[in-house]
Amino acid sequence: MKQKIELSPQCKGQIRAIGDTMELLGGKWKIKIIGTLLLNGTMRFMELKRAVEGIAPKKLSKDLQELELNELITRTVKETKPITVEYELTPHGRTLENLINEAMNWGILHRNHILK
Amino acid sequence: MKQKIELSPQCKGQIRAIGDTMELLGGKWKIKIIGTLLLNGTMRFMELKRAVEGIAPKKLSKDLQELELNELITRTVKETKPITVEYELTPHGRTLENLINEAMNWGILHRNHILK
DNA sequence: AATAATGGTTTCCTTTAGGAAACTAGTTTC
DNA sequence: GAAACTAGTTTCCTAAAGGAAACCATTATT
Repeated sequence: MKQKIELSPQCKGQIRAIGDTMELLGGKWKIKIIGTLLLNGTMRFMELKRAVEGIAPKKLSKDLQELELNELITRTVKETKPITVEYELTPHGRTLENLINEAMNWGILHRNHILK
Repeated sequence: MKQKIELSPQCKGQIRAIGDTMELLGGKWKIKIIGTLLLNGTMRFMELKRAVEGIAPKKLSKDLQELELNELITRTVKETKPITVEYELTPHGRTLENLINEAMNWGILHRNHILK
């Protein structure tokens, strides 16, 4: 008879950690927004909208709110002539740098792979 | 007047690479499936179903098909007593190791962060 | 003969994600 | 006074993701 293969608790914890990460960064846009902020530093709403190609203002607004709730970015209203709003990664948000770089590198690697 | 901030083409390419990666690994389960295969090596369908907690057989089947189409895993039918099917990462699939490890590490880091 | 394990598929349903377009409101430039 | 830029919100809609439960065919065990 086949022995039951049960994953170790440690292993299950690791898989759960992957799930936690994907819950925060899943979806089409969030990780792109963070990547853009990593590459450009502080950005305003319209700058982000232009930089993250194809995103609708509603989606950008919603994702920014969720990222702020998760303490990955900050939102700062500047009392300038026309009011402006600045978005910036928090120190915690900046800890995503390695992950984002890996996602970039693998995307390029995969592109080369499918081009044979 | 504010100067127009236009991202460099190189920068846009990097953001697009992130999008490519997320297109393949997006969703709730794919990256967990790959992480499980990384930690355990070759696995059969029911083993995966037990290891990836909560996944429905339909979803597992569908995601495995998509991962196979993208050349990240192989599916091998073994002509054993009751027929068994083995899933395994391809060499290309194994190049996701760094990314998966980063996703694990960050998930743990984030858990510690929100627990203060 | 019944039960359980293999690897799935089928059906039905709900939820979520996401997109297009229009709109708001304040400020500033033409 | 009209147009444009700021940062969004609102409404309406479609498509995709995902879950629950039942089912199927084969083989092996009790």
